[in-house]
Parts: sequence; structure tokens; C-alpha cells
Amino acid sequence: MASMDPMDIKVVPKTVLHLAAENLRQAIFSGAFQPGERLVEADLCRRLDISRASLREALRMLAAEKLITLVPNRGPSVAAISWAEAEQIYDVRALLEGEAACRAATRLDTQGLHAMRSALAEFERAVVRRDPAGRLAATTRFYDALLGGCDSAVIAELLQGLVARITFLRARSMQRAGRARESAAELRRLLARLEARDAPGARAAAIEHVRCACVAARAASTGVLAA
Amino acid sequence: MASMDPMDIKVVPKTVLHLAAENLRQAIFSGAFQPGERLVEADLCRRLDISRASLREALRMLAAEKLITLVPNRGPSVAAISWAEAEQIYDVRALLEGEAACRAATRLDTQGLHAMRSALAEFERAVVRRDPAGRLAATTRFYDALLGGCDSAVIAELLQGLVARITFLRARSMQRAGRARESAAELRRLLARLEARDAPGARAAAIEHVRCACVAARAASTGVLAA
DNA sequence: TGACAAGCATTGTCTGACAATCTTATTTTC
DNA sequence: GAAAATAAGATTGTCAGACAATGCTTGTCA
Repeated sequence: MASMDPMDIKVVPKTVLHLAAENLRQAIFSGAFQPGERLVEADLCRRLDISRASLREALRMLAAEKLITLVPNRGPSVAAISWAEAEQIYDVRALLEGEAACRAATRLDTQGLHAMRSALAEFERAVVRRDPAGRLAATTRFYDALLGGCDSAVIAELLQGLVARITFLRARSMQRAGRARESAAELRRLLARLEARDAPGARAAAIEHVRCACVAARAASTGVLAA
Repeated sequence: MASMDPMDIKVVPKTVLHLAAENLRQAIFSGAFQPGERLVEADLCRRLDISRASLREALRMLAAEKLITLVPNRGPSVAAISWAEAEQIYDVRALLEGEAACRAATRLDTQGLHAMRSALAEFERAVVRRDPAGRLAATTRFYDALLGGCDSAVIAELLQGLVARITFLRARSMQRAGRARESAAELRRLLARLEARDAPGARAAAIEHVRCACVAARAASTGVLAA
């Protein structure tokens, strides 16, 4: 959840709890835990070197983000997503991302458009370079610019929440041959519509991109998800 | 957040922390705290008669729901919503509720439709009776049925989150003369489209309802919100 | 008036404890 | 031998109390 406004100075003090949450988040994104795997508080406390009180607060945060599941008296476990759920997420993401693109088409300023262009260029370089980390960073910048331009913190917030929940699906689908290149092409079309100030076109392009991502994710993860 | 599936047996064990969260939620909804009012942990602990550890976990939950704001080293305060933010919420709500209605139009079964009819009838009775609590209960039932019928837990979850954040606006706008009656009429139109299995019409009706609610809220709260 | 320091209030975090609940292994029963 | 009952162990829910770090208020000094 990088800041999407470069002018954004408000740096939230890093409490151990936020640090811990960040670490766990990374661990989950990077697949260090299996989906559905049970987490043991005492264990995590040792590994993160924090007290149980702090840990439990961090866990509540992750639970709110749906990255983990927190069942009373049974403790936390890494969220396991079903394909049905993933599909619902892609659907809503298409809806919201389409809306975001539509709004951004008329609101993005020169600076915002430039940020998107440069992020996309970076993405394409990363594709050529076969650099997953670089792709992820570029994508993040691209979307931060888009969401910044859509001028709705609510949309941005919901989208970031949804995307976080399917991060590992994205990573997986990107590994498929050609998908990264296709993705770049879709994003380029979207950017073209934005530059043309074509709101309906931008919406359509954004929706199309999500649709394609959904199909790719399905193909890449058949049988990998919980029923 | 009432269960929307009558068959739903899974009753989550009530830990003190959940109880406390529920109490605080109610207190905020009912306006027992002023928006922006600072909350003091030690205070709340005494009032709720729980330990600080449990309280802080409960606070994390409410913060995730955006009912309170949690700034490190400054503690919790009741969320103060700006009109700009409220408007964004109404916008997204329209989008999602429209989608939900659209989906529900083709998916709602007889039982679901019946539930909506009966909830609406109850709502209308509550309107005549000038019974705010009754209206709220009926509205909840109406929406639970709608969301159940839209067959997307993700949409339902996001909508409930958004609606919670503008609860006090809804309450306020409903107090305006005639608004409750108008609202009933809008819901009736929506239900008619659903019964006719008219997906686009249902979407339009749902969006129209939210639009009207937004206008009413704006009228009812001019000058009442933070800039 | 405005910068600055002291003092108080409040939060961040830890430790240690114990009862309630869940899980697993063991024993009993048919 | 398989199912049911039981006991043992592991894990979570919750609390109390402590202390340092930070934020806020107020009074002082220029």
C-alpha cells in the first residue's frame, strides 16, 4: 500500500505492531506460509520477537484485510481463497477499476499521466528483463497514479484491499508465458484511452484488462485453490 | 451485520472483545459519542469493564471498519466523516448496489423475493407508525435479502462496510419529513423490477434510490459535517 | 506574544499468569 | 478392530500490573 501521492508527508510512526503486520504481510504475499496453514501465536511471537499483546493487534489488522482468518478459540490461519471467491473479487475489481479509469480520464493531470507513462515503460522493461520484482513495483506505481487520478479515496481503498487478497494469484498468473506481455499491451491501451480523455473507452479498457487477468489467473491456478 | 442466510448456523463464540466491539459500535451508531471525539483507553476499559489488551483489539476492529480513527501515540477517536468522503461513499455504494440489484434480478428465488416483499411491507408499516427502530430493522432485512440474492459475498461485504460508515447520515436524513415515504416508494420500484426479472431496470432503480438517499443526506446535514 | 521547559496524561509494549477451549493420544467398550 | 470415552497437552482468551516513550497543557521567561 504505497502512498499514491508523492506530496504525502504524513509518515505514520512505526510501532512494533505495524512493523510486525508489515512483516507478516510480506511473508504471506511471498508465500512463506501455505494458504490455510495455521499460525501459532507463541510461534510468531518468537519469530517476530514481540509480545503476544502486540502480535494479536497485528493479527487483527491482517484479519481485517482478509489476509488471515481469525476464529475464536482456534487462532489465526492464513486465508485460503476459493476460486468462486477469487472470481467475485475479479468481478468487483473490474467494476471499481472501470469506474476509477472512467473518473481518471477526466481528472488526471499532466503529471499523473506522465507518472503512468513512466511506470508503464518501466513495466515493459521489467517484462523484457524477466524481473518479477520490477514488474510488481512498476504495476504498483501505475495503479497508484491511476487511483490518485480517480480522486476517490474510497475507490482506491477498496481496490487496494481487493487486490491484496489476490496477490498470490497475480504472481502465479504472471508466470505464464506471454501473460506479462499481454498485460503490458492491455495497460498500454488503457493509458491511450486516458491520454485521449476518453472516459467510456478508459472504463472499457480497464474492465477488459481485469477480465484478461481473471482468465489468466484461472488458467494458471486450476486445481491449486480450495474448492 | 445480521446474518443474511437463515440457515446460517455458524455462531461465532462471543469473546469479550467481540462483545466490547459490538457495544462500542452501537454507542457510535447511536451517537453517544461525538464525531471526532477522542476516546481514552483507560476510560473505555472502566466503562466496558475489560482489560486494556482486549479493548485495544476491539479498537483495531472498529478502526478496520473505519468507525474510529487510530493514530499511533494519539489514540483512538470517533471517525469524523467529511461531506466529500460521504459523497464518495454514496457514489461507490450506488455502483455496488446497482450491481447487486442487477445480479439479484436473475438469481433471487421465490423465497428471497418473498423476504424482500415482507421486509418492505414491514418498512412501510414502520413509516406509518413513525418507528425509526422498526424502519431500520426492516431496511436491514430488505438489504440482507437483496445481498443474499446477489450471490456475491464480496459485494455484500463491501456494501455493509460502506453503509456502516454512513449510518448516522442515514438516520439523520430519514428524519426529514417525507423522506421515509419517498424511500419506501423507491424501494418498491426496485422490488418491482426484481420481480419482473428486469436486471437493467433493477440496477437503475437501485442506483436511483442511492442517489436520492445521497441528496436527502446532503440536505439534512448541510453544515453538520467536517469540511 | 511567542519560544521553551516542566509536569501530567495517555499510549506503546512487555511480562507473567491462569482459566477456557481445542487437539491429540490413550484407554475403554462393544 | 472400530467406535466412543477419557485424559493429557497445547493453544487461545483474558487479565493485572508495570514502565518507557510520546503527546499535551500550562506556566515561565524573554
